[in-house]
Amino acid sequence: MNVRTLCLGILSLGEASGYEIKKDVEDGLFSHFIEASYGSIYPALNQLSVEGLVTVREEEQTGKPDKKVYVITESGKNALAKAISVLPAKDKYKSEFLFQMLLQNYISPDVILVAIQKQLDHLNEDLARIVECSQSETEGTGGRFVAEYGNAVLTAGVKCLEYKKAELLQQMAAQAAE
Amino acid sequence: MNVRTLCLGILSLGEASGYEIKKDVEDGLFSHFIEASYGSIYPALNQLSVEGLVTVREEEQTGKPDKKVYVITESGKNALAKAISVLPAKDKYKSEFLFQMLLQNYISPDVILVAIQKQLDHLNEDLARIVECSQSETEGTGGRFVAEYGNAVLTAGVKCLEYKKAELLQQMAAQAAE
DNA sequence: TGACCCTATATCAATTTGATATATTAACCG
DNA sequence: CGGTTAATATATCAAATTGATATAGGGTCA
Repeated sequence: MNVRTLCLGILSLGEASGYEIKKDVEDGLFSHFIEASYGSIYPALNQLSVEGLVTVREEEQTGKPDKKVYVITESGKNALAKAISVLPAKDKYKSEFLFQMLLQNYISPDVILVAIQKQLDHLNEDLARIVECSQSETEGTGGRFVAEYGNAVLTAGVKCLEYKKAELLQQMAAQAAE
Repeated sequence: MNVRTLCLGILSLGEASGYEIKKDVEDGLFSHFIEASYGSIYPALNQLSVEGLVTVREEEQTGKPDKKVYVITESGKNALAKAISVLPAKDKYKSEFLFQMLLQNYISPDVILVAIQKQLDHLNEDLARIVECSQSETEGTGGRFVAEYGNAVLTAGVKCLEYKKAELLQQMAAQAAE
């Protein structure tokens, strides 16, 4: 799936500017399972516009720069429906954190501890964002689905890491006592 | 973190060819949190070789094409230790599956069910691979860490999806009974 | 007034993907 | 025996994407 389909999907939930789409994938409901940068979003919107799958409207704002608001068209909705009716590609998960943990004999316990804590912070931030987004309750069944899935997975990660962190702290204390 | 550091990390666990590195990130201990393609691995190995961080040795094989075996050097180990002692970037997770589920009002229940089943299959395959890799028990503490973390997260995903699947089957049965 | 941050769009070099090409050997089938 | 398919192995490349940077208007706070 490319960024064009991603943009269509987000626009199917309501009109938005490129900047707002970026915000959605950064802080919104999408944030924990979607990644996209300005460098892919803006060209995608231009292309969609040329293809007639979205329309653009320039909007003046008071106190903020002008923005271009994109709206999905009927033909865009059809393209979206077609694109998401195929079996999705396998999830992609990249974790530098786990890479570090696998090679933890190359780094000091202090660094490991800081990395674990940072990972915990990330997971908890994502959890908080999911709770917040599901309270504002915009997307019905689909929104509930991804919120519950994300919650389950992130909570399991937190629980595992809390345990690992406690284990490491014990080991460090034992080492220091020697 | 780039593919060069990834290759150094894998080579720190033992010598390997480009093909074997690709296998590691596809089927091995690394598979559930690392992604890399031939198009990035081979150039990375060449560059590492030029920089003196690895050495190459061509090896003839019986019954198989020749291969180039890469070995990490001392200077390579130093570069690796330095590269993984920085705070790792946030995990990246991309899920077309969740994107589909979020927009499930655009697709039929049949398609949703197939997608959920496929996702379950993927998760169970990853789980089986982790169990298999941790039985062969090569990587000590680091290996145990990533195996347990992966196990926790994937198991939570399976549990959630099994529930969601049962829920959907019930709804479909109720709909059919009308 | 200056420093800094938020909104907003755009661009681009560098990286990475995903697909394809090439070659060797084994294995299976009719 | 010839043909197909699959695994091993390296390499390449167009297309997509990232991550950083540029540009610009406006707000805030000291």
